[in-house]
Amino acid sequence: MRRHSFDLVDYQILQELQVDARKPAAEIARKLGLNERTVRNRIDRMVEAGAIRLTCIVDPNYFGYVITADIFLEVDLDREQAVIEALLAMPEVSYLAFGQGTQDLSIEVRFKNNEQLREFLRSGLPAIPGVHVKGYALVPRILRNIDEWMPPPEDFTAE
Amino acid sequence: MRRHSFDLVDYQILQELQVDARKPAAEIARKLGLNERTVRNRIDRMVEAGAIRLTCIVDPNYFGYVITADIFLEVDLDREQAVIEALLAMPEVSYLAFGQGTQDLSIEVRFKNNEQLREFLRSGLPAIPGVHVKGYALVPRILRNIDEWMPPPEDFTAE
DNA sequence: GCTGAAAATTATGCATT
DNA sequence: AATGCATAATTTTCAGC
Repeated sequence: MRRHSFDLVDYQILQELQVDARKPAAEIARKLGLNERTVRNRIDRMVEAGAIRLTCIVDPNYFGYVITADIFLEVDLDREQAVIEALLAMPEVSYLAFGQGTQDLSIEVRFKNNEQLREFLRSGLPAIPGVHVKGYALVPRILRNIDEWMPPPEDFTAE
Repeated sequence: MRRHSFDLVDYQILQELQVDARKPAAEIARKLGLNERTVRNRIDRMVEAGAIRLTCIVDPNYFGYVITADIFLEVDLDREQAVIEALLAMPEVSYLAFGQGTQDLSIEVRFKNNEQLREFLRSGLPAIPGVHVKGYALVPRILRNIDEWMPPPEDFTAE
């Protein structure tokens, strides 16, 4: 998958972009002592390589989605694709991953109150053919998510 | 928490920013038939309100972190704060949340190979005083994460 | 892959509605 | 809140190294 290799200058640029994806390349260049064009070239290269994505993260809490839960599902194998599509179409689902077993799926869901979660567990999920709820757990608070993740600096060294 | 209320125009702007956080306001304005100034004002308002964050998502796979696992921990209560700080300082930890029990923490970790994961489970985690590994599960593939989440359009309606 | 300079585009500050 | 305008800053294009 990896084609380019990035160095510590790229790493510093990344850190700036993580704080503010719209920070002007000229400003980053000044701060890091680089040429403006160099900064823009490196940003473009990282984006085009697929190493990073400059995007907009919406805060669920701000919009009232204060309840988070992890739900563990078992899915009939012949319905797997349809189930995944159904789950991805649901705005409540903020995370979806395959689980360890061949029939397992894990999801994380967001709701405005416990009643909506209860309804989802009792009616929303069972309404999808082939889905079986194995269990769930409330998530009182999330302290880090993928949007705050970054590889260690050791991964940014020219070959 | 919610102070402002956003409308469907904001929602459309969000969708543009989710594709490319650096998309010029002028371009978004042209596409949506809005004034440039209006687009910038609305972006600024959403960011300042804390409803959205414009950031840089790093792809773990690109950097060789092809192994993902969920690990369930139990933490001695008097060590909780120190444990959280230790975990947040680890670049392997891409997700950290409180679990349902008063002593439970869930983490998601990324590694370049199974050996590193094994080493982390055997040595890395036990080296943190007060941490007990309750179990773990490999995550074969993640299909959606918080960076792709967005509230439904119903949440964008003027009061 | 880095940098320079002019042209085009975009962002900012201020004022008006 | 939205917008027009003048000014400032940034990005882009095209080029050479």
